Amino acid sequence: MLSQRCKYALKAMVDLARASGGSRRVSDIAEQENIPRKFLEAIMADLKKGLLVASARGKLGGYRLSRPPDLITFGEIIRLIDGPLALLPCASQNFYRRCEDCEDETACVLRRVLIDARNEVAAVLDRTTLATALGGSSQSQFAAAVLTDKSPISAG
Amino acid sequence: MLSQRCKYALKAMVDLARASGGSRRVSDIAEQENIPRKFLEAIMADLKKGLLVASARGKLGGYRLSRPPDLITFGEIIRLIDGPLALLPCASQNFYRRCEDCEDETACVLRRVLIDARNEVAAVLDRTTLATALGGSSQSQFAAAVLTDKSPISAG
DNA sequence: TTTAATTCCTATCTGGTCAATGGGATTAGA
DNA sequence: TCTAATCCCATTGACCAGATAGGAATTAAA
Repeated sequence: MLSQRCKYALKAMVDLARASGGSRRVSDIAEQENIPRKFLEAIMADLKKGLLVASARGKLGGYRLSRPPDLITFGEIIRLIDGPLALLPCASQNFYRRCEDCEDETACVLRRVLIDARNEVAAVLDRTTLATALGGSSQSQFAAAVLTDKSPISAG
Repeated sequence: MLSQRCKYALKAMVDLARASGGSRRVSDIAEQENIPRKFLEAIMADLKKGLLVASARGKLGGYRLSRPPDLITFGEIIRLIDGPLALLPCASQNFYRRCEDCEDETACVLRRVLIDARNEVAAVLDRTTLATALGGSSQSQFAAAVLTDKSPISAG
């Protein structure tokens, strides 16, 4: 299950995507999406550190996506906030960690199953961008190129 | 991510499946799978309450699967110990719960994506039984019938 | 009948993490 | 200078996961 933090992050990112490049204040997002303002502040900071959003300070400040919505996937956001998609670290691509209790990982039956599972989730979440989720069938040419290609972005 | 508890449960169930119907002592499973014995005791109690295993007390006691290995899926075990497969309760079939902060669930973009994701994981985990995981292509006739059918067992 | 080995039951501890809040420093536009 | 925003730091409270302890109940073999 995702943490509350991560759910809020996803909602905020979708909210920003709807603003189509424009800037939004934390308090506006918080109100619209029913998220505690102070909590959302902290979450936006994480998203910024992860380079998924950019910010402007002072009056008229706010947050905006740092990339077009068709270049930001759900998988990316979830990994930034909550970490691995896989059900066990030993089945993860991006957050791999060996199981202490497992003698021979390559022979582990459980691991094989969980790798299958993680590949299926990753396929969905790395394919789905903020843009596609919003129903926009408008995929930028750049995005199309990237996602068809075997670039590291599509790797789970 | 799965809890440690759930990982241990899965390993124990695979261990029991290898015993092909035979009984195993907690201490033996614990040693073989590198699981703290007392902790495993508690986990086996959960599995028993969930009717996935049966037990015999006293000397020569132990645990065994309560059904043939090709009638026990990974999804079933995970749901019993950790709960929902879905990333959010509102995207779950078996543990559905509404999001407090969501005004109109049917219009929620996020939910739609997460339902897709959960369906993919569920497909893998509800299809994979202890038997298939162990590489046994031997599926009992009963199992084949059940899994082909639209019985509640295959429902996510 | 004793003994040994097992499951079973209840209670407890400890550390860590999540969710959220508070208070103020910094920045920038009007 | 005033206002309104992001930013930074610290902390709180609640909760739960992981694990352990000690012993009661049960059963079969010796």
